Amino acid sequence: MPVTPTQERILEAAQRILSRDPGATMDEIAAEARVGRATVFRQFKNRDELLKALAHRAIAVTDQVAQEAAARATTATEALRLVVTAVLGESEEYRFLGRAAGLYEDEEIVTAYERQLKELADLVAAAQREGSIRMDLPTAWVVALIDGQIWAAGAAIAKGTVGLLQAQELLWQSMMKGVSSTNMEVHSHVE
Amino acid sequence: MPVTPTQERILEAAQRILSRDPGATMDEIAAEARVGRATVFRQFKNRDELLKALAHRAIAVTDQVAQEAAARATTATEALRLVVTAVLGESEEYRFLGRAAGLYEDEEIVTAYERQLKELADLVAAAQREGSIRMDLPTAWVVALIDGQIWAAGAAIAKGTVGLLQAQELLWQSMMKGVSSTNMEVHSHVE
DNA sequence: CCCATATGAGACTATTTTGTATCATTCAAG
DNA sequence: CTTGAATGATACAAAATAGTCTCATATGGG
Repeated sequence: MPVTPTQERILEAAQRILSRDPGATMDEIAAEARVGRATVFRQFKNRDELLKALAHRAIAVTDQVAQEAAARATTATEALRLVVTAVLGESEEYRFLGRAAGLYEDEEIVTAYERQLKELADLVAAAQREGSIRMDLPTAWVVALIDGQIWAAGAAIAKGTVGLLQAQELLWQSMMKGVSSTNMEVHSHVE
Repeated sequence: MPVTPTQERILEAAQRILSRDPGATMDEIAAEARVGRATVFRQFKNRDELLKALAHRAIAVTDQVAQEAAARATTATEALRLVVTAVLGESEEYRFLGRAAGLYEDEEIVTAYERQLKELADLVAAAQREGSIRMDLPTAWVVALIDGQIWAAGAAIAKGTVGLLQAQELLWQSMMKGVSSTNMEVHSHVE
């Protein structure tokens, strides 16, 4: 699916606006793209098509980023670290898609998203087998945790409390070793 | 602000529906509450008022839950743990408010929300001074991390991958000590 | 310069949703 | 039993938005 410059422009604008306000109108999207509203409808048949194009774009970008990162690693653990930090850079802008309605009717999008989740789960499981991640933690839990931390880091970056580079550093460290001081025992029981 | 049973019904229904679909219509909310649409408008002047009432409710519930949790703790660290696990139970249902537009015009809501964030930050900072959380981590980062992990845990619970009790257990463990195997990482000291 | 194509602007329609108003009904208190 | 208050249902007006269409304009290639 080749994407013309105009389409690219609209997609980028839509991503910017919708990540802030998932209910933004086509008019607002067109304005953000500095393009006539009619042009948006010329390039994308309707709102659903635009959202689907954004979803495909998010999947493709994530695939590429993850693939490039994984290619530079020799172990699953290292691959996981690279993928997580790489994805951090572009995850926040696509999160709104998770709650966009009509997308779950598109078979292709659904299967691609599930494949990505499975690839991440496989990577985590491999890291667990390598011994870097505790075997007694449910893989799904670790995946959820990664998701949450990427989201949190993205929000923190957006708010300006930390920079991107610092967040990438802190993210892996916090995820792997936690936030506790190393000389303290962690209790989980109530007194 | 006393809340009549009818208002309570509508608020609960709105919370259920809106947490799934932030763009749900007043009609859908009324149907979920098994109440006439006109009654919704009788109880809440308009959509914005309903959302603001939900926000006030979320703030009050969080305050109460956090206060009860904190009252049972003797140290800031323990208070933080109790608050985090307690809030986990009800955070997911109010998350949609974060992206609801017109709320940021209500001064009272904004200040209350900022106060809650500051209280959490104070708790984290106190835990850092107590020595349970690393001093070299930015407090704001730890706060963001907590937020992200609560979100992730809520999502995992909703998806059914873990139960609430297991999530509360895993959440604190993962946050404090991370997911890495203790015998693997280089400069990590075992308890 | 000429032409094909894409665009911007805006009119227009259809649909959805919000918010108001009306009226008959229910139901509980007196 | 009577009355008043709240409700459900529905009709209605007003606003917002999606999607279509037309036309004038611009622009880049031949």
